[in-house]
Amino acid sequence: MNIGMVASESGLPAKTIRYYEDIGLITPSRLENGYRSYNQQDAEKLRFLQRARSLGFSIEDCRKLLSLYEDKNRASADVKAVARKHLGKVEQKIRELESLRGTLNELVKCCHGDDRPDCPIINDLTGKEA
Amino acid sequence: MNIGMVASESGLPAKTIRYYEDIGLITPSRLENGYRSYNQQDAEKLRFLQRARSLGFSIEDCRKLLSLYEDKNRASADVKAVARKHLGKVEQKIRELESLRGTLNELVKCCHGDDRPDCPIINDLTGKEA
DNA sequence: ATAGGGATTCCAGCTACTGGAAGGTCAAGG
DNA sequence: CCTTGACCTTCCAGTAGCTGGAATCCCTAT
Repeated sequence: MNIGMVASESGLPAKTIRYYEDIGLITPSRLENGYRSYNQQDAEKLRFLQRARSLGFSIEDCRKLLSLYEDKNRASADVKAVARKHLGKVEQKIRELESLRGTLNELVKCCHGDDRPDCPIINDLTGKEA
Repeated sequence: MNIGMVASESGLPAKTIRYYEDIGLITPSRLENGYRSYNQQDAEKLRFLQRARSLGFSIEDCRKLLSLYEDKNRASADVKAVARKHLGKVEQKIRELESLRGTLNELVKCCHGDDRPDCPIINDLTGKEA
């Protein structure tokens, strides 16, 4: 299977697949003409990666998950730990963004948004309270 | 005022301040010895930048906001537009992360997390439903 | 022979910094 | 006068995870 094929099957751009090879996530064999050749396992790994990435796992998490995926003696606890840690980060990020949203909402609400220069948003950024 | 001074006043690392100069956000004057010299206006701008960045505005947004800040004939509508657009992005991001959180929560809940290899998280990533 | 669609490599760029190296400047102390 | 230490300078490289583009090669069909 050529890279174009496995790209459309996995939903990952060919560029990204080559990049994943660069950083050692997958190592397809090569044909005599130098083309990458992907077997069924490679294709599975790529789908795995695209799914994991779409869940927001970092590349390093993906590396870890991939090695657990391949380890038939893995402990599910190890997988869970990676997922839980990631979940924690996502929750943290949500909290940060919610706080931002609150502040921004306030600011947007306060600004009359007309053609006059007076603006509570600018005032806030300048450090002038209210 | 030297860079170290204005750094501690603004809460921005000196490195970041130099970077802001590189990309044309602020242009302090120079002393004879080559040191950057910040006046009161520069210091205000830097505080402005640190506040805007802490609200998650992009550098390009900051550039725009800074020019509005300096434009005493600005229309507050323009400021509001920048803020509202940013708010929209924040809200979008929150929605994405909340969706992620939902999925991850499910997965983490389903995994018993013991020393056995069977793992619904791995199964999900592999594309095997349930 | 040629045209196209795919494949290859390599280099650069994106965001917003951050770290580090090599060196210049300044004030204080011995 | 010299040294020490804190501060400043520039420049280069690296972070995450790709993405775009250029130059070139390969394969198939006409």
